[in-house]
Amino acid sequence: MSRYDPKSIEPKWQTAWDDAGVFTARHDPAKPKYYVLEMFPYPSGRIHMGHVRNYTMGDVVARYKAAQGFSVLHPMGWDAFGMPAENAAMERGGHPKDWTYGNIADMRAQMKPLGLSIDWSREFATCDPEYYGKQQAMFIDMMAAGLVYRKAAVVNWDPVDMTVLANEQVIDGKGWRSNAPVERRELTQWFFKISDYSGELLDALDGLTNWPDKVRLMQANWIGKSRGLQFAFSTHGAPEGFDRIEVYTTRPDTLMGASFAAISPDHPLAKHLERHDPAVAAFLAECRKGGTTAEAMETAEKIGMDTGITVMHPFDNDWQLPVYIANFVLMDYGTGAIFGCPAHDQRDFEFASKYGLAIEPVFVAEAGAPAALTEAFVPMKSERVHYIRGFAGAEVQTGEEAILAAIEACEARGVGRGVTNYRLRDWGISRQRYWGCPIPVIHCDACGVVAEKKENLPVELPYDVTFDIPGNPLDRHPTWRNCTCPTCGAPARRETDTMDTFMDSSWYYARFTAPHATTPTDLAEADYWMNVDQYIGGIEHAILHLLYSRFFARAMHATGHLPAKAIEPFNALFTQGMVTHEIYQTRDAKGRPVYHLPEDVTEGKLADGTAVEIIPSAKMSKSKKNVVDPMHIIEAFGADTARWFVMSDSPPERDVEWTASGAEATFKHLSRVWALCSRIGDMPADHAGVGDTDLAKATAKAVDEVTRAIESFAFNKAIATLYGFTNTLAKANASTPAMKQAIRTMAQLMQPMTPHMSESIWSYQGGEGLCARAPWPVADPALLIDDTVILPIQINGKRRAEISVPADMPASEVEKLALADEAVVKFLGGAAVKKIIVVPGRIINVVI
RNA sequence: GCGGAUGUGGCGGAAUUGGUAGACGCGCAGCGUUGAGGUCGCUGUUCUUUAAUCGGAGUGAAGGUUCGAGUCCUUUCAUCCGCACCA
Repeated sequence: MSRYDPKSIEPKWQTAWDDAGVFTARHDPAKPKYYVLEMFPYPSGRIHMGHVRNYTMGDVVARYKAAQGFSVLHPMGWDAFGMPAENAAMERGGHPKDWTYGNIADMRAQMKPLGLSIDWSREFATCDPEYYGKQQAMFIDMMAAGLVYRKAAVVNWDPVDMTVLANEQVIDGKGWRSNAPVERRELTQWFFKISDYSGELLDALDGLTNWPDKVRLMQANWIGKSRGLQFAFSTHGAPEGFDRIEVYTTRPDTLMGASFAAISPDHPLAKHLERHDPAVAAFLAECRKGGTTAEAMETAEKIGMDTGITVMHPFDNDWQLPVYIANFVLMDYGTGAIFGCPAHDQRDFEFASKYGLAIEPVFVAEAGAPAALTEAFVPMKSERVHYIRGFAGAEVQTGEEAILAAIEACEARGVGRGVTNYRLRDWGISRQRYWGCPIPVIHCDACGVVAEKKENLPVELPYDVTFDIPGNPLDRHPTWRNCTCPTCGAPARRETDTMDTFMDSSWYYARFTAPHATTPTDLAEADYWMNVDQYIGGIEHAILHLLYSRFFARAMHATGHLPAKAIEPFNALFTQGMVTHEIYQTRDAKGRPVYHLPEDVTEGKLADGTAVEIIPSAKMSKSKKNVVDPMHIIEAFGADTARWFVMSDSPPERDVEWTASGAEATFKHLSRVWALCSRIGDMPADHAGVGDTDLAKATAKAVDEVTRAIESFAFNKAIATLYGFTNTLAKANASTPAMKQAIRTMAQLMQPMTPHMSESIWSYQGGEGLCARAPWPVADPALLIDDTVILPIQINGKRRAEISVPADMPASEVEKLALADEAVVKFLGGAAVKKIIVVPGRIINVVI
C-alpha cells in the first residue's frame, strides 16, 4: 500500500459506486425504506462550508442506513427561483435563467467530488418548467378547493423606483437603491388560507416527537393561540355605519381599567375618516412611513391621534372613552381595534403617559397595596394577584382564572363572547417579480378572475425580458400578458404576479419521490417513500419554511396529491449550526473596513506585511470575506478530510469554527490510519499476538459507541471514539487475523464519514465487495460487559478516593469496602458517619 | 420590541442526562527520530501551591434546592437565530 493519496483514490471509488449504481434509490417493497433529505441549496454558484457540513451530515445518515439494510432515498435539487438572479441581471447584465443554470452546473461540479451518496438521477431545479408547471396545476386545484383567495395587503413601496421592495431591500426605512423613505402601500394579492389550519398545525406539533423541542415551541408561539373576549363598543360622534366598534382582548379581566380605545391606521373607520378629514389623512400618512416588518412596527415610536369620537364602556353608560388611531394597533390581529388598560400593558402605559390618559390599576400584587405606577404592572398570568377593580368572583386569583371568569361574566351580561384567536396570518404568496413561478390565473373583463386550463400548463416565463428599469418585467412585457379567457374565449390578461419561493420549497420533498411523473406526484411512489424519515437543515428555517411545508402537505392531501399519512411530511428534523470563521479586516483611507480572505492572511499579516485586525468568529459570509472555499480543502487534502473535519469537534446542532490547522490535523490523522492499515497488511500471516480478546472487546465497544453516536446525531462523539480506537489498534499486539478483522471493522465504522478511504482499506484487507454495501457491524453484547468497576468515593460531596469492585457486588458489601478504605479512614479521622449513599456502578458518598 | 437558543482549560469541545469536570482533537512544552525546516514517535499539559505529592479553587455572574449541581430553580450579563417579500 503506497502513501495516502486522496487525489488518486477518491475519483476511483466514485466511479466504482456509479458503475455499481450503489446510490440509485430503488422502490423495493421487500425492504424497509429510509428517506433522508437535506434542505436543498440556493444555487449561488459556489458551495460553502455550510453546504459541506449539511450534506455530509445527511450523507452519514444515508450511508449508515443503507448499511443497516434500508432502501435509501437521498436526492438533491436546487431552490432556484428568487431575487439574487434578478439582482445579478441588474448588476452584471445577463439573464436570470442563464445565470441560475450556470450556477447549478458549477455547484454540481463542486459537490460531486465530495462523494455524497446521492441519487443524482432524481435531480431537478424549481425553475424547471416541468417542476413549476406541476406547482401551477396544484395551485389551480387548491383554488378550486377554496384554499386560495385575493385580498388587499400591505407591501413596502419605493416611491422613487415605483416598485415593491422585499424586507431585506429596506435598510433603515429606506429603499436600498433609491435611498428614498419607504412607504406602506396596499396591493391586491394572492393568499393561501393557512389560517384555516391554525388549530390543526398547532395541535399536530405534539405528534412531532422527533423534532427539536425548540422548533416546536417556536412554531407554537408563531401560531399564537389565544383565548379572549370579543365585544362591541357603542360609539358617540362616529360617522354613519360606525355605530359599533368590535374589539378583541386577551385580558378581559382588565376591562374596568380601560381608559381609551384605539383602532389601527388600517381600520375601516380610520380609512373613512381619512377621506373626510385632512388632519387624519396627514396622520395616517405619517403612520404609513417605514417598512412592513413586525420589528419596524414594534420598535417605531408609539403615536396616536384623538379622533374626537368616544365609546361607551359596556358596564357603565356614563363612562366615555376617547377613540384614538394608534400606529401600534395591528389590523391583522384580532379585529384591528382594542381598548387600552395602561396599568397592565406596557405599550398602553407609554401611550397613556404620552397623551395624558388615566392609569387605573385593576389588580395589585397579592400582598401589595395600590400605589402610583411608574410602569405597567404585568405579572405572569399564572401568578395570583389581588383584584381591586375586578368584576368576577374571588378577589385574589390568578390572571388565568380571572380571564376565564371575566369572559363568563361578560357573556352572562350580554357583552360580547369568548373567542379563540390565532396570531398566524394567511400566507401571502404574490410577488411582483420575474424570476418565480407564474401564478396561473387570467383576468377577463367578462368572467373576472379565472384559472388557466391545465392543458395550457406550464404557463412559462418569457425569456425576452430586460432588467434595466426597476419593476416587474412581466408587467411591461409587450405580449406575454395577452391571452384568451379559458371560460369565454375573449381576449384577456395574464396575472403578472409570481409565487413566493417558499411555495417551491413547500413540496419538493414530495416531488423527489417521483421526479419525472407527469402529475405533481405519483401516489404509489409517494406512498412508498413518504414521509421524509430524516430532514436536516438550518435552524433559520425553524418557522416559515417548515410551517409552510406542513400546511402545503395538508393542502396537497386535500387536493389528492399526497396520501393522508404524508400530511406531516418530516418524521424527524435535525437543525444544524453554522460554520464560522474569524474575520480579517483593515481600513481604507476613509476609515471604512476592508475585509480579506483567510487564504490571503498569514500569521496576522497580508502578503505585503500589513497587519490585519482580527474580529471574532461570525457566520461565514461573502460580504465579510471570512469564507473558506471547500474546493481548496478538497484540492489540498481530499474530500474525506473535509468530510471528517466538518463532522468532528463541534456537535452538529452548534456552530463550528473553521480553522486551517484543524483541517491539517484531520489529514494527518487519516494518513496515520492509512499507515496503520499498511502496517497490518505487512504483518506475517502467522503472527500470533497475545491481545486478541482485549482487541475484540475494544472493537465491540467502538462498534457500540459509534453506532449509538450516529443514531443520536452525535457525529463528533463518533469521531472521538474512532480517534481512540485508532490509538488502541495502533498499540495492540494481536494476531494477524484479529488485526485485519479490527481494521476492517474500523473501515466500516468510518465509512459514513470517510467513504473513499474506507473502500481502499476494505479492499486491501480482504473485505468482500464494496464497503458501502457491507452490512453494518453489530457488537456482541457479551464483549461489552466489564467484570469490575471503579467507584469514586466522595466524603461530603468531595471526591477523596476510589475503589475497584466486581460489577455485581451488592451495595452493602460495597459500603463495607468503602468504609474500610485506607484513604477514607484517614479522611474520616474517626468522625461518625451520618449517612452513606451507594449508587450502584456509579459513586459512593459518605456524609459525616 | 416580541419569540427561541447558547455560554465549560490557551482553542474546538466531552461528561453515560442529578453521580470522578475537562474524554477526543488542536495548540503548547520536553524528550527521541530526522536533521535546513517540516514530517514522524513518546511523554506532559484546568488554574493555584509544590521539587513532586498532599491540598485549595474551578463550568459567563449572583443566589437557591440537594448527600451530591456543568446538569434543576430564580435573578442577571453577553452572544447568536427568527420576526411573515432573503433563501
